[in-house]
Amino acid sequence: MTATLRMTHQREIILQELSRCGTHPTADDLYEHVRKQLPRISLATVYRNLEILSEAGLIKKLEVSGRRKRFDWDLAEHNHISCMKCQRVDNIDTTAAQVDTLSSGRHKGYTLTGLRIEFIGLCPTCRLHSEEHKEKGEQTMGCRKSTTSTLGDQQRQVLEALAQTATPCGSKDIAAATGLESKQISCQITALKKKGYVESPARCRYEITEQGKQILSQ
Amino acid sequence: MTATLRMTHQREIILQELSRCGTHPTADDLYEHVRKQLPRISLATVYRNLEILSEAGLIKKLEVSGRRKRFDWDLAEHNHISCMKCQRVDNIDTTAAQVDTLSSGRHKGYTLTGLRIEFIGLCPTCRLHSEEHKEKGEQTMGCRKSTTSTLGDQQRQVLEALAQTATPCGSKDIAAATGLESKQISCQITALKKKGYVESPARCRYEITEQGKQILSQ
DNA sequence: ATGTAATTGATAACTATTATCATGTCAAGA
DNA sequence: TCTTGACATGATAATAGTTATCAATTACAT
Repeated sequence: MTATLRMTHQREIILQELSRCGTHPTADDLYEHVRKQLPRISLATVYRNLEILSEAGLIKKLEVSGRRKRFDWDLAEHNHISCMKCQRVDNIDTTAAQVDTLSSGRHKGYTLTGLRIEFIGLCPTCRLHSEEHKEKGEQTMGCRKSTTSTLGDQQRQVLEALAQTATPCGSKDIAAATGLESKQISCQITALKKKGYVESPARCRYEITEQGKQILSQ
Repeated sequence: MTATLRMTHQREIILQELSRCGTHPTADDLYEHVRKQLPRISLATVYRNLEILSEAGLIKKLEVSGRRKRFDWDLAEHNHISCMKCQRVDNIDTTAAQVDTLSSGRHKGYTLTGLRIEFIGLCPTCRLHSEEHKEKGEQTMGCRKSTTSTLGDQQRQVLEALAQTATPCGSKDIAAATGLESKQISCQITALKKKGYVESPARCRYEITEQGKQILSQ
């Protein structure tokens, strides 16, 4: 395991593409899009980074059925609905109450740590074009949603630590304050900067922005 | 596509092993067990038959997360709970009411055709041996359950047709009576014989047993 | 500005599954 | 009971999706 996560150009573009498309792309989907900006990027780099970034809590790895893994920029807890035909995956809102009804209590001696709900159906597009497009209908990654993404747990922790201190601080200070592994700090900070919640008045010094304070108070 | 499904020795043993183990084995799990009775069987045969048998409705293919497909002898509608650590899969009971709450209404314009609920947790064994077995804990297919399996749709149809006629009849008659593709009849009959719901008084002649009448009236 | 651990691109390796094909076998009808 | 041809099998190659390897490059704390 590494001690520090770096925000490389490749990583930045991958995050950017994932945030731009409102969908739940596979590694390969993203590769095709990232390639337009970084023609020399390797598919392995995309796979590697999606794995690393999801472990670091910057993005989410989806556990939906099907052979290919999918990734999600939206860190908020939510379930999914997928199309039988084109495999496209969309978000659904299941209220906490509904989920609680199902997950309350222990089952078969298991200690419950999660619940995965996946609706299966035919998406509007596939229903219409029901005859024509045979199996070819793999989703095109359009920009359907201007994602207002939620903070990940670690991002929130970092932001809270920055809110506490008056003076701009370095990543070591943040590591100490949050108790987080220093490995992920700098990467989280870069992500927070991109979102506009953090700024850097001097090299390696960071402070929270007004926008950052606002999102914390929500 | 084939016109008739045959009940080969390999298919019989695969079904037998799947019915004996109360678990939800992968193709490879089953291969290892079937091999004890048929040392010359090919892994491809196991994969092929699991696919064919699930298409014919004799068994069920599970769509749980994780990379490997799993199969189920129990044809009744039910959901699953899987262990984060050893990937083992068990059944859970979710009442129709609970599921209805979740699945009622349309979502995002999708036409709903299914709902998949998967609980994630740590199974009792993994919780206990939490430190020792590292990743090696892939389930051993024990005989934990004496499965009283439910009839598949097609099996029920065949059985109902047999219940209607007084005299033992051949598979063509059954095909005509049920309107099912003749392809699956003989295979379904063999399965029903194994379950004790059908018997054959003469070659290629079949009739329903007392037990068979009983299960129909449930 | 610098040293070094983290990351990259290229590619081999890997896991799970499906396809191919020559050979063998099941089962409906005679 | 025998025949016959469609169906199934075993061995193995091929495929899809992902992960591992490694020499060369690069981001970043100091």
